[in-house]
Amino acid sequence: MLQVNVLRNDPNFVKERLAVKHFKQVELVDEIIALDDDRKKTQVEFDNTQAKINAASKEIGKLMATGKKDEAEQAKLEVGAWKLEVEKHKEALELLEKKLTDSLVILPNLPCAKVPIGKTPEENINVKQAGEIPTLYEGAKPHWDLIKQYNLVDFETGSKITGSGFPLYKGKGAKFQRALSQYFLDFNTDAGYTEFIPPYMVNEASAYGTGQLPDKEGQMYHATADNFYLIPTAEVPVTNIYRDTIVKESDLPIKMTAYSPCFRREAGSFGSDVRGLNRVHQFEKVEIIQIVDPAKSYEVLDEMVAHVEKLIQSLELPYRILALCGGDMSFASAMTYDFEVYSAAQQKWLEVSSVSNFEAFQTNRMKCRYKNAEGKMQFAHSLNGSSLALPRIYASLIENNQTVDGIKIPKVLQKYFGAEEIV
RNA sequence: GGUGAGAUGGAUGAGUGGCUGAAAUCACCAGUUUGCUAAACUGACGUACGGGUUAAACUGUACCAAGGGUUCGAAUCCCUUUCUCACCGCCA
Repeated sequence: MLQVNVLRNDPNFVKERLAVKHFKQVELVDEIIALDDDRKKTQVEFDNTQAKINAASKEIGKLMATGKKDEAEQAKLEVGAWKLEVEKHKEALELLEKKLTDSLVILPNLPCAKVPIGKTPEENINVKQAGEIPTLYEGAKPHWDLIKQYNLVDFETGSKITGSGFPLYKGKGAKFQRALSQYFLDFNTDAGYTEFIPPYMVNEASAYGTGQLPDKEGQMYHATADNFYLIPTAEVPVTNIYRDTIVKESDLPIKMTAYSPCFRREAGSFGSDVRGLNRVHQFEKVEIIQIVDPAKSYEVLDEMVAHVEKLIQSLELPYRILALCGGDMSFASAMTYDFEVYSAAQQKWLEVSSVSNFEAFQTNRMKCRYKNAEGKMQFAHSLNGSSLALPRIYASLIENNQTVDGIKIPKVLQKYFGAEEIV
């Protein structure tokens, strides 16, 4: 959530930035400032009345103590009138505060200055492309056929157990999946990230903290009996470790990584890009998260991008890095780089990682603050990225490494998988 | 699921209606001093939203798990909820 002061300081700048994100209700900015003015005014009225009551109550205590009962009774009557007044102010104040946060919560994060202008994915900027796109043998198959051929994933039985989009990995297919997540976690912890195994369901406050609520209500699975949400990414539980906390400056940067299954309803997604492992409701992902000094968050964003790039390179996959344009960025992000790998048989770029700087958008919601050198309290910045999402890596690895005799396993994965190929 | 005990500032922990935004101790920070490490002493030391100021100073209100209630006045009394701990039950 944006801070009201950010809007106050330069409303036109805020509107201009919101337009980059193609946010329609720009007039909200002025409404919010007006609401905040009202709120301040009402608070002064409330505070002043309450102060009178507090002072009078103290006086009454003294009168009682010295036995001046009549005077005390007289004072009580006076206070009674003020109490009615203060009650009115309080109600008005609460109403204004609610309106204010309700509006504030609707505003997406402001894209930073480097964000490309654009509305659709086609307008994302290709920052870098590297790696060899392999030339496959005649008759090479897309991963959904390979999966059948080598008996790696059973979609039909997954559907029987739960529904479509819930894959059942088996045998070598399951082990390959495990090898990937193990390798990713080790790669991250070697780079100084602390590993966590978080809860896979979160409460409302946590979903709100990272911005899934209220924006993406319908995209999460909701266990209504307990009002828990299945996590769409480990970002949610892990970032919320620092909800309502004040961290020490010396603790920054905080670097965390976690493997988790991710659950997404993907309501409204359909079409050819949902085949096989391209888009599923339950998938595995290893996430990296950092909480950092605001002055350094863009430096850290670059560092995280470089980290993910190194990981993808180690898998020997062709990849490209995109700077997302304003219209394609997520609600909470100020700057996002997407990583896509090329899946050679289906001849498609698949998004496998998204690395974002949220600046103070999440930390403001979560009230994650730290004291800077001057002793001033301020919001830390939060960032996260996938390192990496498994299914599409899985798909591209088996497609790109297929031979007529079997699927070759990249070097770095062999010790985790325990073999050099899938036959 | 049952029973019981609890929840106070960074930590420990006192506080059962007004003198408590909160004792004390520890930690942290600043300073003094002994040759370093360390110790001793002195001082400062919660958060949020306001008012005020060039900036401070200063100042109002709220906050003792959360929400409600009683009262002129609540950390303190009452109700509800959540969480923690212990024991029992059930169970991977």
